[in-house]
Amino acid sequence: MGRAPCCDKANVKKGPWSPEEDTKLKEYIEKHGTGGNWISLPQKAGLRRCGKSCRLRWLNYLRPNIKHGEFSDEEDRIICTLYANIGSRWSIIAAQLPGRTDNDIKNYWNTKLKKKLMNLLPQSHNTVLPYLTSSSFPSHCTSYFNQTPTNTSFTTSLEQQFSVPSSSSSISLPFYHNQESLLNGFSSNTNTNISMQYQLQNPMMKESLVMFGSEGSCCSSSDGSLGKQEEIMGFQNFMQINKFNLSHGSDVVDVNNQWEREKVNLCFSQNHEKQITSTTPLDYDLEYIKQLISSNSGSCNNGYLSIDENKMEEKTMYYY
DNA sequence: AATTGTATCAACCGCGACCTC
DNA sequence: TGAGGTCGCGGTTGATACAAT
Repeated sequence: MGRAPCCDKANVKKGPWSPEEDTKLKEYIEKHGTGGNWISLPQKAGLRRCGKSCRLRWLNYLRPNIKHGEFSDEEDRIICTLYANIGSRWSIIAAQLPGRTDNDIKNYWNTKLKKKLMNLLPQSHNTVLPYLTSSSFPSHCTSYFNQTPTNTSFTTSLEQQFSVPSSSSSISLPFYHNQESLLNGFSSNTNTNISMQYQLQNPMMKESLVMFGSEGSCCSSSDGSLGKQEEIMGFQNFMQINKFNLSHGSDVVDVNNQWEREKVNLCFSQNHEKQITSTTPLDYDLEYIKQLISSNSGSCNNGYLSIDENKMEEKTMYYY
């Protein structure tokens, strides 16, 4: 037995919204709010639409303060940072970008940003494990993600980082999965450098060394495309290799593999008081992101409302 | 000018989680 | 406690625009 439909499909209009429908929905919500019930809203508003469709239209297009158009370099940076940490939790990422919707960010990532980054990866990174050696990565690659934001554009900066080939350099890859260093507060000072050899012996890391992206995939899924998890892990590995960092004031917190991080139950109690007073999205520490995840997967009136005042305002607008 | 390929993004769908009774 | 209703999320699809041939 299948799931009961959320609405009478036969009596519901689908496809693009007309300006008249937009006006009806906008006027109704501005006047009455959603009443906490999207399912009954279309009927009350005189719309032949599914409640979910109304909700989506409102959240992604009609609500106030929605930002459309080009993403800034800073937004790119935030998206990349958070994607490396938490994967495709678009709603959480959107919570860090006032005016942007999860749908917007998801589309932007899938259609542009991912490709942008793919093109900037060193060719040697776009290979499967046996071809990935420490000498594949120019040493200057490691410095990019340690940069603080400058006037240089995000991608231009990446291009500069990757544009000069270096055949002889080698890098020592910090192994952030080291539990001791994690439990000691996860500061950059406690990173333990563990050889690439170690990583290759670690099944988890072997997985993560699968290239990030689609070309040259090792056919992890039946259709030859790269699996989602592998893509995220590959990206995390890419970010890790390049020491992509979250800054937290003067502290620098290294990005770590989320899945591993969750296993070791990090403790960041000393940073808790910093959370709400942060002024820039990248000021959140990893524990904070964890909290976002847990609160986000919890109640609908979730924790991320407290993150960003703009978002809170928006949420308040939804429900009045 | 017509056709084909590619990129973009709004919208849909299904699922898991939560809430209420 | 569990069944039904609803919400919100993330993946995917499809229409349209634009570019290339």
